Amino acid sequence: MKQHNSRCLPQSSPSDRPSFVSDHGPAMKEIARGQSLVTQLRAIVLPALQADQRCELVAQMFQNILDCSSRAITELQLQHQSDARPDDSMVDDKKRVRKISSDDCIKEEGATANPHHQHKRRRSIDTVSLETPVPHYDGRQWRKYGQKHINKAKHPRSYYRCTYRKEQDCKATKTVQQQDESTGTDNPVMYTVVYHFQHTCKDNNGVDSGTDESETNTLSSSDSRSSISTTCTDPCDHQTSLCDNKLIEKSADLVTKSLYEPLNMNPFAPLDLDYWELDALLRFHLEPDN
DNA sequence: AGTATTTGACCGTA
DNA sequence: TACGGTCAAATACT
Repeated sequence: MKQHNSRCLPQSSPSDRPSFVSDHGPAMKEIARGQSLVTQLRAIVLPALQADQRCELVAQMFQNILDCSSRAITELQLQHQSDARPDDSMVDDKKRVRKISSDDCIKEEGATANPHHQHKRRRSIDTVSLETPVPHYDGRQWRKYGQKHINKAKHPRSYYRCTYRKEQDCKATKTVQQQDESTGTDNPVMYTVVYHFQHTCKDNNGVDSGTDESETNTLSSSDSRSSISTTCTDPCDHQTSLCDNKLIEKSADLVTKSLYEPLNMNPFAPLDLDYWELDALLRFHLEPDN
């Protein structure tokens, strides 16, 4: 693996943020923020619960919460549609909406039988978007299959698919893109993560992960694959920002200890949260405005 | 040697 | 024709 190659750093731009995040009023912003917080909380809670029988239930509840908020956002989005005003940050997004709303996208799921004919735009109803400082930890095993520079975006978009795509025909994919405005030294690095399709695979623990209403994010095993995308492939940028803040450094140390200690009791429960991700979490919550 | 990642090329859509 | 999404050979890592 080339985890420290800068070319695979997850990056993004505001132009590719899901439209609900940016411009559809305080209600949607609050819901989006709630999604982000739940995602971060999940990244902390699930590793600690891995050996616990309730882990599956907790993961499912997390996913249900995220699904609920996504649906709420979708409803609000429809209500605000008529009031939406185009601006620079929405150009790409609108383009995507136009593309994915076309009828041909419906053919995508069936098109997977022929790998050479699946370059179709995705259906918006199958996507869930959220903002998070920890884009790589969601309790799932992902394999990166592409990275592309997106028009008018500072950072490239990374494309991931479920590790078990071939074995179990799981169609779940996600894209990760760093937001442009998060590159400042005072702000935590934020990423837009867009999930496409539900997992239909069973993970290494044999837990069925795919249902219509929930996604069971049971943690991955400790083999080498678990770091496919649950770890940042280039932590350099994040660590740079960490070094100039001793307070955060100490806090990160405390949190790191608190997270690792229970795991040390269970050698089969690896923590897939990298140091930079803990840093990102800490920075996100220590910021006065967050 | 096996596996994951990178990256240019290709494809479908608008 | 521009763009986003995917493929697959080359490369890197363990």
